[in-house]
Amino acid sequence: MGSDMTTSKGRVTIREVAERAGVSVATVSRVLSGNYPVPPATRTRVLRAARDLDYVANAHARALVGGGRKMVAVVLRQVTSPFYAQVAEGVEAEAAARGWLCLVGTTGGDPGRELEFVQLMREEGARLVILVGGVVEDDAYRERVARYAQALDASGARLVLCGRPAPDPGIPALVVEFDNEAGARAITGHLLSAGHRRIVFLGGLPGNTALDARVAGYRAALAEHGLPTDAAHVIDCGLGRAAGHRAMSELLKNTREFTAVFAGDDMVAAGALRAIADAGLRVPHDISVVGYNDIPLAEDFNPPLTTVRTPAEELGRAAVRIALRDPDHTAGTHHLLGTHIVVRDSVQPPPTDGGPTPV
Amino acid sequence: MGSDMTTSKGRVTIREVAERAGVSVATVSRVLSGNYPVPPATRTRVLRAARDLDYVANAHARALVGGGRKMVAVVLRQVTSPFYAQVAEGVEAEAAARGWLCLVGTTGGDPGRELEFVQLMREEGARLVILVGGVVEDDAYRERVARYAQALDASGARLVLCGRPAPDPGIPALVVEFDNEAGARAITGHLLSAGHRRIVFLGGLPGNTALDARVAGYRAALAEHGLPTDAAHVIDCGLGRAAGHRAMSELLKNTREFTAVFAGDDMVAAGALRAIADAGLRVPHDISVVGYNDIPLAEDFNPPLTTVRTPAEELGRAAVRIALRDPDHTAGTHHLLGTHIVVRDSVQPPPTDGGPTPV
DNA sequence: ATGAAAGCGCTAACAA
DNA sequence: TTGTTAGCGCTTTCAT
Repeated sequence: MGSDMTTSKGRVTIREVAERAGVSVATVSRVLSGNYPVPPATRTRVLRAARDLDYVANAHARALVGGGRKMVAVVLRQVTSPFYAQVAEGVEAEAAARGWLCLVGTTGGDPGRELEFVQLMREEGARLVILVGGVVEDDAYRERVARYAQALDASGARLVLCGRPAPDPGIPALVVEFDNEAGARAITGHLLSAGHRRIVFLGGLPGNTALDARVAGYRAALAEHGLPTDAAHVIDCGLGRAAGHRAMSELLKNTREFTAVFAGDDMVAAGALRAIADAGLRVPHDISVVGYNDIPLAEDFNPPLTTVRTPAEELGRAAVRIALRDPDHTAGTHHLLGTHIVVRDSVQPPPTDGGPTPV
Repeated sequence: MGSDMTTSKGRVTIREVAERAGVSVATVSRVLSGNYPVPPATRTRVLRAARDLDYVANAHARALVGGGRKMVAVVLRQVTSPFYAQVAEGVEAEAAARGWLCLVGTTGGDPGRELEFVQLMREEGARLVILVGGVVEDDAYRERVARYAQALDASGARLVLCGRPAPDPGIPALVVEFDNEAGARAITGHLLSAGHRRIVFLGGLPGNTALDARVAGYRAALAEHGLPTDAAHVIDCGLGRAAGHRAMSELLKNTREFTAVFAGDDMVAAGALRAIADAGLRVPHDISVVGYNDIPLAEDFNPPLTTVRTPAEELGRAAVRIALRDPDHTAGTHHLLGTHIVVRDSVQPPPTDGGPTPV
């Protein structure tokens, strides 16, 4: 590395490159931007100087004057959730393919941090902000999101809501999500077709739009099969493996008035499976279990889990694709992505004796 | 929202806030920065104006003149790998706790994209760049990393290598990793203690430093137990569930001269378990299996997987903690994090008849 | 207590 | 073909 003493304090600037190449900063800028005719001779000199000095342009200065780098920000609860991670990967992939930079922020489910992060993204000049995951939709939420949307829109950025509803169709935000109700109805139907009549929904999260929709689908399927309304049995234990485990253990301790479990998502299913095994029962022999999302390892559960496949990566891709395609912020546009059942080994007809039996 | 017509083109600037508050931009800056005495009266006026206009400072302009936001960048293969995701979460958490912004970039394993991303982070002015995950350590790698380190260092930034070696102790980079060899030796010892003598290592990746270290630990344990060198049987199928599944199927088709499998990581183990089950054999009755990393769902495999716990989130936290603590770029500093075995149900003594038997 | 003005590193007119 | 110059939005002396 041909190192001068020019590099004494911090980063190399365009001026130093210019000096070394014996040209003006304008020329260097032109060469580096590549959108302006420059004779090969000087071009080479400049390039050499830049390489020798290991120069990289200051993105902030660039952003200040010109467009700046296109940047998309994804905000999610946590990256360690397989489902969210896949969505993030989808966004990242689609963004990278277009030469956009992708920033991932996590909130741990705290609306305060979400707000903070969106603010931050406004400061950084993100052109596209994607909020991922279901939320409880109360007045505070509606107001908050309306503010995001307005503010982002005012500075020419776009807001996409992934798997959460728009607070109001008039707001400048795109919505992309799965048809949770349809998916839930389908998999409940699958259980019903196998002969189950007493199915508990494990993992309700009242107020959470995604879960509420699944519960709605579950109830709808029950109704379609002519079951009375009180056949529905929803346990609002929330999401996560631990919650599923705890709730299932509790449930098995009290009553066994059910032959199948519809878990709110695959992590809940994992916890439930473990709890069932701990109780000395077998899946699907004694109890059938289904999940939601088809995370990559659902196939490796014991037994392999029958679940609803929600193409998470595609959700992420779709979010950026749609946002970038659609030229005017077609307010209130709502995109629903389809899902389908993946049948594996966690469902079979209920035990004939009418209830689960100890092994 | 008290909206003026000031907001016509793009973002609200500090000047508009100044006008609305009837003060100079300097005063606004002082109020917003909060590091300068300002009389409460004007302070309130400015704050009100800023809120009315929904003003957010331009981070790029700020970065240009002063410190700019502290930013740490994590580079990894993919976020959908549970292990990497946890490392990223650790980095994110530790960074957020200090008010730093965290950027996640993925490379898909392509050194070219890694280089590109590091370059990008230099442009954006990241103060800390963390490269995560093992790599093949060839001359190209060494040269590339040396360049990163030098360049980053020249602009006052820091480089941390997580789970990959420093190309040369003189380079200004920190290394934080697990003691792969010790972990592998321990779990191999666990298998040997159970009575296994013919153990295959599934998931070698020659050149990959992390895997090579595990293979070394495996060999060391074998040697310690007085087994001949040729007792080692390493299958270089690489990582990932698919690879593990394929390689294991192949292996079962040909020979069964082994009673236990040491999978290079838990995803490989997942694939192997599936392949073994597909072949009509049972774990651990016919074959014992162990993994590496203890990903969150390892407990839900069939059977629950005995594996080596590598506290991934702690690795991420440690990376930023150490990098931020240590004031001079203590070149070549090497930090080793400990691991331990998590015993579950995938290991038992080998079948007494001397080999696996069909069910 | 507050304003005016000088840049931060870069790009894009405008000159030469 | 290349150089000069005026900002981009902000912070920070230096005056007032």
